[in-house]
Amino acid sequence: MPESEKHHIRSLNVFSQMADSHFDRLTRGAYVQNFPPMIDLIAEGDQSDFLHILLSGSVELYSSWNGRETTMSTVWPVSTFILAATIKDAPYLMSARTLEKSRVVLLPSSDVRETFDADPDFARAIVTELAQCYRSVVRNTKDLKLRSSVERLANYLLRQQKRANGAAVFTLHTEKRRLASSLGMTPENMSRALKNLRAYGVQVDGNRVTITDQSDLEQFAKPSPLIDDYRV
Amino acid sequence: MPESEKHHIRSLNVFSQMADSHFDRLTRGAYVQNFPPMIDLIAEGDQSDFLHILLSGSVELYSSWNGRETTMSTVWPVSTFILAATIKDAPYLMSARTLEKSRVVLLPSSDVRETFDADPDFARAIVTELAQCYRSVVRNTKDLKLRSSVERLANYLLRQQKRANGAAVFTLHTEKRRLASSLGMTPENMSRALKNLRAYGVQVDGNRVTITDQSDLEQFAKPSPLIDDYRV
DNA sequence: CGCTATGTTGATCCATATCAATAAGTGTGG
DNA sequence: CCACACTTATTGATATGGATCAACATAGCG
Repeated sequence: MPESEKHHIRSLNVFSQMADSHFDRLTRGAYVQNFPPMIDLIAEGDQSDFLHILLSGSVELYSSWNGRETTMSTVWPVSTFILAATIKDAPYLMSARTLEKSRVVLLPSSDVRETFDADPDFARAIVTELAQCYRSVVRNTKDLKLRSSVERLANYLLRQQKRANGAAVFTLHTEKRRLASSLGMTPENMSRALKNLRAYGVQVDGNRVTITDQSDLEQFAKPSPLIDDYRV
Repeated sequence: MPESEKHHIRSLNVFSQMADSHFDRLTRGAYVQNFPPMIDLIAEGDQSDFLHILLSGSVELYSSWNGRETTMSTVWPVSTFILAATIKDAPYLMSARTLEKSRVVLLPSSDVRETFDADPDFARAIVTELAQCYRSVVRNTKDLKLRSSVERLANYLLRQQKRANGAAVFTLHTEKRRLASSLGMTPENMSRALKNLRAYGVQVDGNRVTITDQSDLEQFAKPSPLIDDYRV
């Protein structure tokens, strides 16, 4: 791995606090790779040989069963993915594929586990990251079980809007069919759900979303910090 | 906390490897308490002051939104719960209530975090436990998104059967209405789902389940290690 | 022993999926 | 640069899984 790259990675939350010697040891066996879009990086069931860190592009985590497939989440830079499998040295529970041209760091799982044991600061960073991931999945489960599909969509739009600094106009960064799958609905159903939201001041033109009546939409969506605050 | 109790806790996975001095420090501020059934131990949104460890009885983790409520999971002894909130020092995302008379250890969250930083063995145990929790929620999400309610129920029965060492006759340890909620369906719907499963060799009388045609049920349920193996 | 919560069954309704057709992009090769 | 193929998005028609409402049975529990 080139030095410039190392320097970049070093600044990530997970690595920023750890000792130099441990960082060097950890990145010795690591490498960085570029992937074209729609490349499978990981298949569920595989042994977790590497912890992945997405530097640029985007990656879809998905799962299959009995001929069906669902999007579990989308990973944006800079994030690790498949951390739990690495720690438990267990098979991946999700598959991963690039959505666009992506740059990914691969850290040998065994090195990650060794470094975890050796470096308390790294251990701390890892456990914080993992706790964050856990809470995300819990929030997602609440979203799925407590809300209808239109409610999920409405709250998704509000979350995206928040990421766009609250602007009334913002763009969707996810293909609609993928968004539908990640929200647990069919593309057709989502198309209709978007139409339903017109009544609450949502206008959609391609990727461009305009929220004309913020309070109306919020009153309908009833966003909750315990489901929708991706920070906490 | 009485010495006998300390000794018991010491033998748990999370504590068994750690140094004596750290264990003493960690349990100094801890206490053990008995609760009657249906007592709320935790309300979602509260600050996570304590890591909870269930010694006996059972605890339901549940969440609410907009007047609706859903069972997220049921905790059986011996398990920690609300670990991620403790680590992140963030509000609980789920509420917890006892289902039966239960004995619970309460460890001050700040002590847990301090001990995590001080004791690598403890850190290792905690991160393993958390990774396990994460993977459970991921499997549950796959179950919810990839399967119909009847399929979820069929696979639930097979999992319970496995826990009962594969016996053809076993008992449900959960109230049916709670089970329905945890599987993401209504009690009425579950009643009918159980009737549907008669066609695949499932007989239910109260809590007593009899599987008369194992292979038939498995052929229908199509259990997968990546969804149903609670060990991995 | 009666009260209250749980479980079952039936009738009906509704949300969402499925199937089908069309339109609109998007990328590819000539 | 355009024609063509292919995927995605939308819309309509219809089917169906699951929810809701209601009635009743039953089983714990005080």
